[in-house]
Amino acid sequence: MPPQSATSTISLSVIKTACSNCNLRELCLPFGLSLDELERLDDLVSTRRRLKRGEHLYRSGMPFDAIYAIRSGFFKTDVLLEDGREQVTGFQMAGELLGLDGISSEHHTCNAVALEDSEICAIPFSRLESLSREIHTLQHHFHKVMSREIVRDHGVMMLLGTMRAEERLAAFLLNLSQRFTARGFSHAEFYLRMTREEIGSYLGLKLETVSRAFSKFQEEGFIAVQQKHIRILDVNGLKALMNHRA
Amino acid sequence: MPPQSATSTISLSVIKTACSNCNLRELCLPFGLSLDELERLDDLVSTRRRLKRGEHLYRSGMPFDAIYAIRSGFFKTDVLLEDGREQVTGFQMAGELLGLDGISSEHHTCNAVALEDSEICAIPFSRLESLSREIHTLQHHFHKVMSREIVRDHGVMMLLGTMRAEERLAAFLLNLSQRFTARGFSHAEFYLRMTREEIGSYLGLKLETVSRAFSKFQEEGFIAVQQKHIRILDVNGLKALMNHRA
DNA sequence: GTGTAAGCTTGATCCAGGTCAACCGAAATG
DNA sequence: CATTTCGGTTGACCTGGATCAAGCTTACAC
Repeated sequence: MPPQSATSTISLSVIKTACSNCNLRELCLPFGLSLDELERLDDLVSTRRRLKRGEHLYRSGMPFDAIYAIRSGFFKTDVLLEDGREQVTGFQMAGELLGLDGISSEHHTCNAVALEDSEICAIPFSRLESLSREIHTLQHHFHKVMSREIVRDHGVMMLLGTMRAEERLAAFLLNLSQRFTARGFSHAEFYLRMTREEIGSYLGLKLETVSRAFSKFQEEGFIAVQQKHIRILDVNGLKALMNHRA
Repeated sequence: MPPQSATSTISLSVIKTACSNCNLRELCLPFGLSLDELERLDDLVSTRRRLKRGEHLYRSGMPFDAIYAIRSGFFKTDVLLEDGREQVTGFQMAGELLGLDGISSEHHTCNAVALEDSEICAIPFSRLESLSREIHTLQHHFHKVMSREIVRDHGVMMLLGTMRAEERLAAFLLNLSQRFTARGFSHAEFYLRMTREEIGSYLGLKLETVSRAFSKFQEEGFIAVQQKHIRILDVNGLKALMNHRA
């Protein structure tokens, strides 16, 4: 449901350090830049960093000074209530950005955790702001990225506010599939990086409900599930689930 | 729960047309600007517009070219699913911005409807972008506003994903109260501009459940309700509702 | 390898909130 | 002023998903 990016294929060949050579650049920030502008962009990224599965990229409350572009890997962001309740606010994959929520208060307002070994680029926010004062295209693209995040969140609100359990899971699978496709991976077959509990938290359901819905979808022939391995057999079946009433 | 602004009091005296004289300016966009910068800001606003209760400011799908600052009045934004289901994504009051979601696709992605007679300023987005390339403070403030919207949405996701009916309504009332306070109105007494059904849609509940929760709060002495008129009698009572488990 | 823990599935039961329905009050309309 | 309509309240009942519980599978530690 909430689209996060929609660009074509990526060959995962050579990886150099420069932004101007980053094959994820279409997905992260700039495109349509001149050669000169592309070169100046390389100043933008200060650090690359690898994270092991389970490691935090940042934690709620930490001072904010950079946003992060995911080069490879998979993340979740979550918010914790004082009483221990957790809400997963999103799952992010290669080519997507993390940390936009921190701009408002200059502190991060959620936790970002790697769900598999990952690699990120840190983009110091003040540098991004000054560069985007000079490069119109960059500025505009950044605003679009922030706005897209707002639209995505509205999609999640719709999902949590009006959909029933199976619709939510169908929407979730279709969204993942669509994002994998945009990155040149199979749209029909993928490994989930998150647990049933994390999916449940994101969708406002308990893990048992998620598990039951997976089984139901399998019985109906929409998907084949084996633990974290998912194969989508009938996209239209899943889509149909979402459309006619509840 | 999701804070939308936190600034001090406002005297609702003289209203002139210029942005530089707008007494809502702290809440909308710029502050900390030089006199010179303030004057240039007046170029930003192209149109003022009055809307009657029930009128749409914009509709989903319409081309986006401006964001809107609310001078007075009260709005809701909502998204409609093909099958007729509605999700209210937010309520906005004087001093808040509307339309940020439209930047991403250059089309509005939700409807904005006045819930009472209202007045807005249209801020052409391209002009905002070019001015914020020149005025650092404006740029930074705008980014904070967008980011705050994302944080607010995460708060709503938390609410929809993890809270039970009464917690949701308590959070909603406390949030409204806090925002009225920030605008110099009474924090303890106000009129709701929206129906029970709209509150329910926002909170992921049915109108009957909202109504019952209001009655329950009244029985317990936390509030006094009479239709749309609300008096908060025990803020701590409401806060307590939210904290200990569900 | 073997043991253990973490994650997943499935069944049985329960309850918060949805659904359906009746009624009431306020405010808009003629 | 009478009438209709819209929004709100309250009750009775029902159900989707939560909760509790048991067993299974996979992956990791030793």
